[in-house]
Amino acid sequence: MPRRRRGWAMNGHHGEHHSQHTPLTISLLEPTLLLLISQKERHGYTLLNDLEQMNMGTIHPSVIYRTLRELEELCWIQSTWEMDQTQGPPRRIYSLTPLGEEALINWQHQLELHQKSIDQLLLMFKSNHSE
Amino acid sequence: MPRRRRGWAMNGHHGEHHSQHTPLTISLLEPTLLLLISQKERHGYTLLNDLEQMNMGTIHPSVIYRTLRELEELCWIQSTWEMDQTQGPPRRIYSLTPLGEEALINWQHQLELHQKSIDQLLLMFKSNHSE
DNA sequence: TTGTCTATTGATTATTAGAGAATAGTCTGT
DNA sequence: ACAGACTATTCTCTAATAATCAATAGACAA
Repeated sequence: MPRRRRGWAMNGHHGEHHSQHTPLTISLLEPTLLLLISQKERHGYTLLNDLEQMNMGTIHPSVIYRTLRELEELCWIQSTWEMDQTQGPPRRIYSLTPLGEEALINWQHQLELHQKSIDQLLLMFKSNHSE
Repeated sequence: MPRRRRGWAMNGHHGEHHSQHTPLTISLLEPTLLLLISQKERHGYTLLNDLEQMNMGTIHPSVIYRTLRELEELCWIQSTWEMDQTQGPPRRIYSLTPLGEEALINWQHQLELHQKSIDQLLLMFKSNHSE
């Protein structure tokens, strides 16, 4: 999982088949976490897998845990320790707060706008090709 | 133009009508610049306006100029000084290199993938609402 | 008790974004 | 010729974020 820097869009054109992630993916991390948590309470460790099973490659655990803590500082999610014997140490269970639900709605709007921007860009690409 | 920090998606829900930009917008800056330059040679100062006239709010000039220099370091674009009497100091005219054209094609693929991710997220939003 | 898997945290570094000021050429009006 | 406005680019500094790596720790099996 190397650090991506400016120009990353040019790497990975010799058979990078195993899941990668890009700055674009990272930009969707926050809303994706909120969305997953809004569906049902989750803890960080399962979110690692959940994210991988969606499109978004392998994101470093510390990035995910940090983001979760930051979302909690914003009071968008809240956590409790689950001591139920699972198969490991106690885990922090996150759930969405009312404020988080609001935030999620704003995210939806932002993503719709972003989607339009990308559509527009991709159209420009096509008209470029047809010249 | 304040610095956006974690949680920015929650700001601006009391009538922010004048063009803003978000980290999402910034993530499209690089490919947009390449695309605009691929259409025709341009210099930084016009790109400021071009970007504004597309969807992407007001981005601080220093961000755009820096990005252009970095793209030039990558040899994706190249520049010459245009001394033609315009109405100001000489300006740096950027054009796309062959490497830049390759990069642009990779960007197109990345954006298509990104678009799918967002579509998927927005679908999840909708099925959340209908529950 | 050693090792493996589950689970989270913290320290440190690298990279990027943004504010703001500095520099400079051109043009218009006085 | 000088001031002020507009065009055009660069540079420095700070704030914020991403990534790596190491540390901690419980549960369980050999």
